[in-house]
Amino acid sequence: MSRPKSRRELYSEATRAALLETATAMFAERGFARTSLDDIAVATQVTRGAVYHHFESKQAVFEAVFDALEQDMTARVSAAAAGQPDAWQAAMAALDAFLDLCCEDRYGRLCWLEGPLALGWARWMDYEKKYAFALIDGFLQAARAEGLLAPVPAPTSSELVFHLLGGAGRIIAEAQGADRRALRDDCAVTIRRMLNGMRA
Amino acid sequence: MSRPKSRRELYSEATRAALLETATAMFAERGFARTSLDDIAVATQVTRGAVYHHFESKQAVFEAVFDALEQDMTARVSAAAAGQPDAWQAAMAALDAFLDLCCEDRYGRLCWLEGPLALGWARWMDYEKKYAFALIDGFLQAARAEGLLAPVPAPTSSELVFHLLGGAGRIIAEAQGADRRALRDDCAVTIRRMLNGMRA
DNA sequence: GACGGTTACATACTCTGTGTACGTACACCG
DNA sequence: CGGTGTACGTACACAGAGTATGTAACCGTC
Repeated sequence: MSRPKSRRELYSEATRAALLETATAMFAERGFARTSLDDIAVATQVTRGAVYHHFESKQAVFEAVFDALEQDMTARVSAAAAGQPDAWQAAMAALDAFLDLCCEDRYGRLCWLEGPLALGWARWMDYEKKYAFALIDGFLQAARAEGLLAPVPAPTSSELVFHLLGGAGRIIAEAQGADRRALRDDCAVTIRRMLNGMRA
Repeated sequence: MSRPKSRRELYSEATRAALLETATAMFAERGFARTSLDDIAVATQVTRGAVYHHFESKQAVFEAVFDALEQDMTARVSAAAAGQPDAWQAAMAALDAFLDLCCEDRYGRLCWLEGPLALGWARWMDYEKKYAFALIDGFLQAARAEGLLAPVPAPTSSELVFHLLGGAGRIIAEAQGADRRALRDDCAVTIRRMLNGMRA
């Protein structure tokens, strides 16, 4: 384990965490483009120098925010899928957990709306290959292994499902407050039907 | 009809068209963010002043490019769907035409990859409501009217199909050259299956 | 407990690119 | 042929990202 941290290290970690917290809040509220590093710095009561000490660039700040949210998402969705009798039911449980998560401002807006805008599609997809796409591809491969899946082309079908779920995330994230639950349920119904079209 | 144009008007229209042409090419090749208005102006052998004379802003340039591509797409896809025996077969013909179009650099990259980055999701969606989404929603409503559709929630299911097709567009547009046709066909197969899940 | 080095920031500057205000030359119209 | 408007060109303002450098507090070492 890591040896006891010095006071300096603790302070440093605290400002870094504070920067990430305000960055998360402001990116979610006003979007990546409309939030300057100075905004983040001032709101955290430091200067832009501090930001550039802790992060390489504005994009790096977003990536740190983004990565944390995706890790949390992976953990929660995996937990929801655990202990289901077969791959298909696990996938459906995961789907419900995912759609719930999309109702939360930070995850829905940041990962599905702001993510591509901030990182560009290519880099955003690099991250997603580790997170959302990896989960989806895992479920589909498991379903295929259990003979539950119709013969659909392997990597492309996972990508399409990924984009379908991303679309759901965006629909939900763009709505406000109470509408979200209704949209979430509409998405759940429709997506289930569409995925059923892929069953054996 | 418009009266015969003066030489000045003709020149002006020509430079505007030239600006749109180089803008289309450069946005498709290097992306919206990495293309400056000066790049476009120089490549067209004018100055940024000319650009700002014809367009209100950089975003307005992109919108002009984008709108033209979407109009072309609407026309081509509608033509492909015309004269089919029922709504479902019309939709399938439209799907094939759409996926073909996504193989073309300008349409696929500009409308589905660069569009949201350049305009932001909200404004991009405003446009799409007039074009791709309108088409999709039209096909689904027709299918519903003909009793071909399972009871899926009306506006949301159209949006999900829209995002699904957008995902396909992105998958195809991000690939290079020869891969595209293979991916296009994989997408066609998978999407058909998923849409079949929505049939009555 | 003074001391040199390192860390965690602050300050000040550069650079790129958008947008804007204004200048100008040439085509049209009387 | 002189006035007017249009189609640009020129010059400048400004924001925000990134960089180079300064500095003060901390930390291990003797």
